[in-house]
Amino acid sequence: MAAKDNDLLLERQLCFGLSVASRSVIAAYKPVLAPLRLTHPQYLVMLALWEEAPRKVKDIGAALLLEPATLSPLLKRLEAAGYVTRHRSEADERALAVDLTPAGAALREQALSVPGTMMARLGLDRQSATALHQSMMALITAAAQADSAVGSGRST
Amino acid sequence: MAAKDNDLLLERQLCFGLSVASRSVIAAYKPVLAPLRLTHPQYLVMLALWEEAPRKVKDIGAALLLEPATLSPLLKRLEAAGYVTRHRSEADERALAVDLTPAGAALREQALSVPGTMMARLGLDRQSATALHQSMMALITAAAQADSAVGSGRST
DNA sequence: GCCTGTTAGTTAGTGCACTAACTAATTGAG
DNA sequence: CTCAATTAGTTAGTGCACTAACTAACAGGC
Repeated sequence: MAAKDNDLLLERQLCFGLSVASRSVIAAYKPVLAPLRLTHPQYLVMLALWEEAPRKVKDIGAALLLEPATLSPLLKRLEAAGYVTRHRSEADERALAVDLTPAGAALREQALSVPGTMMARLGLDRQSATALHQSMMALITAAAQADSAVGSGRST
Repeated sequence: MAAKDNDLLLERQLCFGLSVASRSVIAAYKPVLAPLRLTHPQYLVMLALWEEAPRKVKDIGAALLLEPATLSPLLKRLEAAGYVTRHRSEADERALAVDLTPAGAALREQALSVPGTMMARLGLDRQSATALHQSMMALITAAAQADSAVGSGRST
C-alpha cells in the first residue's frame, strides 16, 4: 500500500517530467525559430525536407511519427508561408509530393545556427545530448512495442 | 560548414527525439488511463489533487507548469466528469478552489496500479526511471533559465 | 472492361497548450 | 474613502495531434 502510494508520487515525476521537458524545450525553441517564421513542428518538417526533397506526405509522417491528418493542415500553412509546394505525383495521383521552394531551400542557411544556439541555451554538450537522445530512442521503441502489444495477449 | 550540416542532422535526433518520446509515452498511457476516463493531462491534474486538495487553479498551474488558460477548460471537463468541484474561495472571491468529489477521491484507488503498469509497458526499472527523471528535470531547469534570459542581455 | 480491396490524403470533431485581451475582485496610496 | 495597480480566472483565437469517416486513385482477379 505505502509502496504504491509512493509510486503515485514517483510517477508524477516520470511521465510528468517528460511532458514538461518536452513543452519547456519547445518553448525554448520558440524565440529562436521566430525569425525563421517557423513553429517547432514546422521546423521538424523542414529538417526532413532539407535532408531529402521532394517527399511524399506519408514519407514525412513516417520520419516524424506523425499522422497524415496532422501533417495535412501543417503543410498547407508551410505552403502559404511560401516554403513548400504541394503537387500530386504524376506517377501516382493519390500521392502528394511536397517539395521545397527556393525560399524554403534558402531558409536552411539561417537554420544552420539553430542547433548550436539551442545547445547553448539548454546547457548541453554533444555528449550529454547524445546520451539524452539514446534514452529517448529507447523510450520510443518501448512505447511502440507496448502499443503494438495492446491487441494481443496480455498476461495479467 | 560540414560540421554545421551534421548539427542539423544531430539536431533532428535531439529535440525531435524529445517530442516523439513525449508523444509516444502519452500514447502508451492512453489505453491504461481509458478505464479511468482520464486523458493524460487530466491524469496529471488528478495526481496533483490527490496529493493535496482543495487547491487553487494557480496552484495547480504552478505544480504542472501550465497556464491558467489551459487549465480552465480542462477543469471544467473534470467537473463535468464528476471528479472535481469548482467553487470560488470565500476568503478571496478571485480564487477558484478545486476540490475532489467522492468519485474523484475514489478514483485514486484505481490509479494506484497505473505507475506499475506503465513501468512494465515501457520496460523501465526504478533506477532507469529515476535517471530519466533527473535528465528531464535538468532540461526543464535549463529551458526555464534560457527563457528568463531572453529579455536580458545575450552575449553574442 | 468491371468489382473488390487497398492505399494516400483530406475533412470533421475533440482535446491540449499557448498568447492576448478581458472581467472581476483585492490591495495600497493618497 | 477613492482611484490606480495588481492578481485570479475566463474567453477568443491559433496551432498541434489524435481518431473516425470520407474521397479519390490505384491494383488484381475475373
